[in-house]
Amino acid sequence: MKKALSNDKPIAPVDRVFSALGDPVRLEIIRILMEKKEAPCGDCGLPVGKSTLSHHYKVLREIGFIKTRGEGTRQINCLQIEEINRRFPGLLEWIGRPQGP
Amino acid sequence: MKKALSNDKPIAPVDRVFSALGDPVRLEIIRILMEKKEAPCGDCGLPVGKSTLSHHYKVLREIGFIKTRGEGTRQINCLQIEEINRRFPGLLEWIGRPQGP
DNA sequence: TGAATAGTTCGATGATATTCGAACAATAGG
DNA sequence: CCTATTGTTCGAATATCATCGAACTATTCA
Repeated sequence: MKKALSNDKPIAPVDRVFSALGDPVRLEIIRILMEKKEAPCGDCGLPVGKSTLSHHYKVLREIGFIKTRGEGTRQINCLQIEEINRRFPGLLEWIGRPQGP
Repeated sequence: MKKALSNDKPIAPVDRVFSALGDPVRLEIIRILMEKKEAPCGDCGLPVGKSTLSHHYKVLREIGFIKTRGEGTRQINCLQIEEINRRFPGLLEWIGRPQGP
């Protein structure tokens, strides 16, 4: 692959971040990455096609929330916890399930 | 007026909150309310029709971010700073302009 | 070389949201 | 009572976004 992949993006401005987080699938991906630390795209068991999934990962990459490194035929995704916590302290904890009653 | 207005809603779960905040007009409304403390719907000078504006205020009301009280022919909107800060401490500061370079 | 695996990209489709104008409701003031 | 003001509601048009399948790229392994 090695196709630029728009990796290494910095955390985007709030407006774009909220816009990106306003999708249940992307929030699920984030939750999964919070648990697994790292995971290839296909490892989330969400009921969506792989092209859809790829799209969501791209969006998360573009706001700087995840970085991706190729490993064999897989793309290992990694939540940028440090950067997110620096810019938006607390945010990940709000997202993390479960959200109390 | 006095038409129920779905006021007094508690702060919604994160998923719905992010979804609601993923719109530039609504973020602007929030910023304006952060400055003015209180304001009638028409007082935001945004380049959108009043029916559109009414819709956005409704969305913000439904996630419990603003409360509205009728005063004469006007609806005075008030950001629920306390509740928001309790549930999402820091959030309002991220939204408040300007976001540093 | 060839087949299998993992993602990406593209184009099209469908669903959801934003937007607007018009009609309506409620209050204030003459 | 009549009119102006302010916002809500409704319906329709539009734009945006998520989703899918198919074609493609890249890598691994036989």
